[in-house]
Amino acid sequence: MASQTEENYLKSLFNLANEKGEVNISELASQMQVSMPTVNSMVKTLQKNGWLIYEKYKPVTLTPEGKKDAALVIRKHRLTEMFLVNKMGFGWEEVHEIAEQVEHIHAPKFFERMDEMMGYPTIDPHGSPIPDKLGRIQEINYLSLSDCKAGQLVKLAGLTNSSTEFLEFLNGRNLSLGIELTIRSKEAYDQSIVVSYLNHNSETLSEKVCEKLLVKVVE
Amino acid sequence: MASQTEENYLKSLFNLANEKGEVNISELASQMQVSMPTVNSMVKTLQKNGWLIYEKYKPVTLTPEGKKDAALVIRKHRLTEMFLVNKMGFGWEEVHEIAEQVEHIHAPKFFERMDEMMGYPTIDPHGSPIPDKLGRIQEINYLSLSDCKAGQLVKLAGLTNSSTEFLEFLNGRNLSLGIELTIRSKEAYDQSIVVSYLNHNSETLSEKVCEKLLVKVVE
DNA sequence: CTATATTGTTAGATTAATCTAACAAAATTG
DNA sequence: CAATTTTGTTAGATTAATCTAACAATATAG
Repeated sequence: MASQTEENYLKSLFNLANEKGEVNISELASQMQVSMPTVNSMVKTLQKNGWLIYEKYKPVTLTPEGKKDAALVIRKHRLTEMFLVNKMGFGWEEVHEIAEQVEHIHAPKFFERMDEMMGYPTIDPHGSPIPDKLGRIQEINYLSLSDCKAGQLVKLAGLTNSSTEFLEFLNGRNLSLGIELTIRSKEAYDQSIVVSYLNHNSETLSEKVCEKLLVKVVE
Repeated sequence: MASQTEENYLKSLFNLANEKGEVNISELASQMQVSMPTVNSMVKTLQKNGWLIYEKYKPVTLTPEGKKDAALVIRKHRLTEMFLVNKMGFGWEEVHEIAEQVEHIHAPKFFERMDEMMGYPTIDPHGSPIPDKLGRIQEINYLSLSDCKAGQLVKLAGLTNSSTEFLEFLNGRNLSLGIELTIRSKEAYDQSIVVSYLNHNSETLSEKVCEKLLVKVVE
């Protein structure tokens, strides 16, 4: 069974993997906020336990077992976030830190009961998919708001970043998942977009913000 | 802030303390399932951090700070157990292992929200008092069933042992907190007691069991 | 009150997870 | 393509939590 530390490395590896499934030692070190030698030695441990493939001076790759175990940690994290929001009344900006701790609990019944109480949700409060019990993760292909054009009607469906600061920024503008946005215009100069929704008639969103908003085109 | 290991030592110290508040190294070692040298070195660490008083070859004593922090860990444990039973539908025999992990989560809001959702309970599912936010613990003086006499009507209010096996034994006889027991007779030879309650007309409980059942005299 | 048993301590080793310093390989860039 | 920068590795140290072996103090029991 993975230690908390190992679970955290698995999660990062899963999230950092590129199309080929590869992760560089330096990326992993910066994500985990540890030095490269630390990653180097941990990577050897993870390999010994069958979670990844490592060759000197090459990027590492999770094994199928590694991917599965990583997805199961992510499952516990996202189920927890959803439980905190839906059953305990927390705001979506408050749940990450708590879930970061709860995800390491080893008690299948605990997470199964959460799942059951919520009616088996498939996405978390930030629109990210919740892996199933076998660690399979449903691929969702949302569009970034920054790739949309004036005139489109879109529905806010997910985020590429869920930092507290960004979530508080969204809260401040009454932006939450499910909201429909009408794209009024797009500024060619700085790629900012003017949208209207609810009682907000013309809210300007910077490119930096638009990139992080995932949407589904409604019409 | 206490590590998980330190939190576990504090809990054990709190629970093992005698009337004078003293705990022997050997008791602590057996409770924690570690060797005496391990306890010896941990005790020095705990002292350095202000949680206890230690002098060579003497039993150790928690400081007020140590008692408070221990009680706050116990608070998280018991709130969790109550939440699992009352809000998540777990049986009282299933919650200890889960709470043993959840108690180490550092997220005051999480436990405050549980507390609030349950309406600020003062006892856990096994009848043990839940320390308050300041670590103050309400003293309850129940009687052991083994000290009761034939003819008494008592209400089951707590347990001195909450092992899964004992709880399953009680479940098997429909014994749960709040139930009123009429003491039919007490066998002088082996101290076993015959009780009646619900649709159980004459259930015999051994001394070993009676000792672990805490009751309040009804009449 | 001495002998024995129990309890507690010290010394030194081990493992997991981390670090810095020094070095080596690979990638980039003029 | 050689020089430089970036990335990765090795060696060796550190800290927390644990262990065993050896020894010392205290308690117990004839």
